[in-house]
Amino acid sequence: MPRPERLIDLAAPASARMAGDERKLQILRVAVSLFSQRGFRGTTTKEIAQASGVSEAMVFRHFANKEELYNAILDHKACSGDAVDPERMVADALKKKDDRAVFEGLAFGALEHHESDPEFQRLLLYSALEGHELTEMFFEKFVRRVYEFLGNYIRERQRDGAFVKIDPAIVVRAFIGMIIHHSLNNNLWDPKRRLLNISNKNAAKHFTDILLNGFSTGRPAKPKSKTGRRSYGSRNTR
Amino acid sequence: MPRPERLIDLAAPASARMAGDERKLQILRVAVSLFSQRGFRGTTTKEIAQASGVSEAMVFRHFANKEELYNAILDHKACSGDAVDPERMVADALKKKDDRAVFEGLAFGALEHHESDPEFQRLLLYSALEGHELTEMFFEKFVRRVYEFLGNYIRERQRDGAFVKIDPAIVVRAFIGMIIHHSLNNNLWDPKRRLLNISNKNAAKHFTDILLNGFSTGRPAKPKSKTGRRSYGSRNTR
DNA sequence: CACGATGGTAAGTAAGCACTTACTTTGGTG
DNA sequence: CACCAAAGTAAGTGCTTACTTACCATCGTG
Repeated sequence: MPRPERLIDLAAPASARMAGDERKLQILRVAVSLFSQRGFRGTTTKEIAQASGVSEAMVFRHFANKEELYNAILDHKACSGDAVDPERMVADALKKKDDRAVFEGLAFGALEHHESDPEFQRLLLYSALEGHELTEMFFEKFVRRVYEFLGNYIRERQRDGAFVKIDPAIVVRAFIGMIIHHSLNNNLWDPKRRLLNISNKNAAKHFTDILLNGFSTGRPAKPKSKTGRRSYGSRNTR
Repeated sequence: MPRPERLIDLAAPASARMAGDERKLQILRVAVSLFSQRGFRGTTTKEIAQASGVSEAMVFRHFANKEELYNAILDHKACSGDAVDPERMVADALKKKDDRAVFEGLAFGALEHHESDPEFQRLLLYSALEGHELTEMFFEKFVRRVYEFLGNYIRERQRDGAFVKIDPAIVVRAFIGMIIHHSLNNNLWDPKRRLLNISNKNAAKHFTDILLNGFSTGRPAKPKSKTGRRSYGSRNTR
């Protein structure tokens, strides 16, 4: 039963009386951290109280029960703090129909976001596994919107003859797959980056390259001379 | 004497005295199912006992404690049942250097496997989040090996001039990302397949297409061979 | 056919859980 | 500077949990 023992005390002064709203926010932040580390069921209200430097009763003064505390987190995370709008992020490139800039911009933005807020990814995963409603909310309010706006852009560029005819949803799935899976590796499976250590800039660039152009040269399978074996220059470039 | 009604009894006769090994295996299977649904902390030994049709004491006769039961699952899943060797799966295509067959075969195999055993994916995710050692074991015994053997193949084909020069690990990351993320969508985020409903065969084909050729028509600095585009525009598979 | 090994159980126990009650500080203001 | 609302707590409550104990039932064999 591996359980990291350190209880991070996010509060500033050890034992000071706080204004109600302040303390509420602090408890909330502590709870975000703990829930993302151990999940909803794996986190006790006692732990949250201790890490916040107050008694358990204070937690229940601010939040009617554990479930409501969880919901408050979801509201806080999904609505207020992280109003990331991917469409606006690449609005310029969309107008110019600069395909490379669209995809690379999206990828880079997403990767940077995941890196700066790994807690959210864990929270979301726990939610999905535990069957909490954050999953559905996030799906409807974010994922679906991305599929729609990116799908529309792809359809438009297909009409322009710039893209091959293929269900845009498949392309979106493939591209988002590269990005999410890369972030998941960095945050969850391989945080030490033993398999692949690459900057977000480079990752975004190469993923876009692959999406747009593939990585086959189109040449048939025949042996070739080993002339220019240049290094890739992309490994371990952090 | 009337027997109490049993809950989900996965084993054959409703209430029969079983041989020790049989019962042990049955409890293990029930536990796999429950742990994958609710995680380690979210599953109680009482639930496991009830779903197995025995009393809680029997669970603890076969497994010293809950943790050991969990470890037994990991051994069972990782060692015995899951002897999938991706390298052997596409051995033929590897020899022939049939790139399309290599990647499409791997993708299809993985997607089919994930579909047939969604429990394992959930178990693995829970393990990663809860910090259990299954994660490391799976990483070392499977993930790392895939990166190595696929990376080697890519390097070889780069020497042949068939592939663009790019760190093979990035290509592997991108391709596995498409596959895993697609499976994760089907099993976890969007089991009703509202965003994308596509057969594994088709998914494998299109992901391979994107990886090898990209989906942009305006390929810079690549006049391309014979018939221009390959079998892309076939169909929208929705 | 008895008898011991093994499959199985009912009824615990102590610790831990979410949540409550009844009470004590403390700081800003009328 | 007294006062009271709000910040804070100690010590519960009843329920659930992982795990145990002490006992019963049934089968295969000598």
